[in-house]
Amino acid sequence: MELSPKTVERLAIYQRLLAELEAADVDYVHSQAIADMVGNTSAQVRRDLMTIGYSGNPARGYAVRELRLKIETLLDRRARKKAALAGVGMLGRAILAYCELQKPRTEIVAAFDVDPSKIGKLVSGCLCHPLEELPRVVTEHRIDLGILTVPAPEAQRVADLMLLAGITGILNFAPVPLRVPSWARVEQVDILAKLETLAFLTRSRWG
Amino acid sequence: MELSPKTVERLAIYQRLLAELEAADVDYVHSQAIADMVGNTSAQVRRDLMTIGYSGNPARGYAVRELRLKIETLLDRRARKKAALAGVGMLGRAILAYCELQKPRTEIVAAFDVDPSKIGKLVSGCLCHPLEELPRVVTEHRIDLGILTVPAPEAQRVADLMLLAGITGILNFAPVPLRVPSWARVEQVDILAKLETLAFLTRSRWG
DNA sequence: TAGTGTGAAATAGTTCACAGCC
DNA sequence: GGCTGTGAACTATTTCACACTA
Repeated sequence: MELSPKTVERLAIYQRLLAELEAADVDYVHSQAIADMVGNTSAQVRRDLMTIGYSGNPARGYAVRELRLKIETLLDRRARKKAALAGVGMLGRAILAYCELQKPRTEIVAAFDVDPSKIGKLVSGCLCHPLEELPRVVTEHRIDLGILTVPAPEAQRVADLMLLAGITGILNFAPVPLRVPSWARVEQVDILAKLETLAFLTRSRWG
Repeated sequence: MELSPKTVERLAIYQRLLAELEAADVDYVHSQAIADMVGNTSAQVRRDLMTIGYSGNPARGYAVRELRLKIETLLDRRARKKAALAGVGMLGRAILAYCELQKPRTEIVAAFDVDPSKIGKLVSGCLCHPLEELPRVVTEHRIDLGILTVPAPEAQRVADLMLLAGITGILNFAPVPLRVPSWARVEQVDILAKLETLAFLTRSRWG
């Protein structure tokens, strides 16, 4: 069974929600309820659950615990990987703090920076290494993912370093597109472009 | 002419690129060159430029300065809006710092937080107000956009406050979907979901 | 009888392919 | 001859609609 990127993203969201419901001792839930809480249509939810091969029953809906486990197992098998973060600036630190708090399935095991004053420090439980050590650390920990929060002009260079070290997926926060070989995958998070797009598409109330 | 969200996002990216080319005294550029630098196909670039009604010429390509101005004017007319940021935590500060540095078309004019120790402080040139003042400040500055970097449990409440105050577009970094009326628009930036999706879709090199 | 499973329609977005121009 | 403009084909994703079942 092949899942589309969008479907995977939604599954991750469903799973968070289901964990909450489970904690609240809810046993069964209808697609409509999931849709409401998650903010999309019930048809979409039903289709997503269908594609992962999970069936509900018309009377009660979906079994919360069972479904949560099903999604968890599915994601765990492929998404439980290690990540390295390069660029311990404001944004990098924010992400490290956030991940320490939320403990996502994908764990950040090492941080890298060029600034000597940051090296050797613990940032949100994550040791900061000099950038030159990236290849060694990546190999040692068998790291698959890179989070790029370096300044734009450095992004391509650091990305190349990551790819050479064995990283195959990059989450890029720098506002520059990366050129990568076809076996690698880049997910772009361009906050300013998002903001400008939102601004463009939003109708003002102030005339 | 109606532009799709994706097209708008790409236009913002083209514009950044064109500004760089202009600074480097490049007069003309081919769609292929833009595509290479931006990381998509030349056909797509041509189509995007076509939809905004700009024509190149087969011999030289597109006039850099003229095209940059065209896109800038287009985005400026609808995207030059003011934004307010709620939640001056790590992520909030990172975004404020980033925007101060990059000076996007959309300016962040006020920050809000509940923590008394932050109130009254300047954070990257932006004054931090108590959350209760949001309605007043939003009206006063005629703010259209809200950036939500508060903890997940607060997100909906703060979003409601923003919408009530007159904000019509929200960039939401909290990992919860927001329920908003149909005249409002939410852009979700879920960093952890992105990371997990990337992890899922990436093939490991380490067996 | 409300809610599921799912083929089919609709919509959104991307790429192809080729005529026409410089 | 290489590059643009663009209809048409294609792919991806969402929504509709309805038979079916507990």
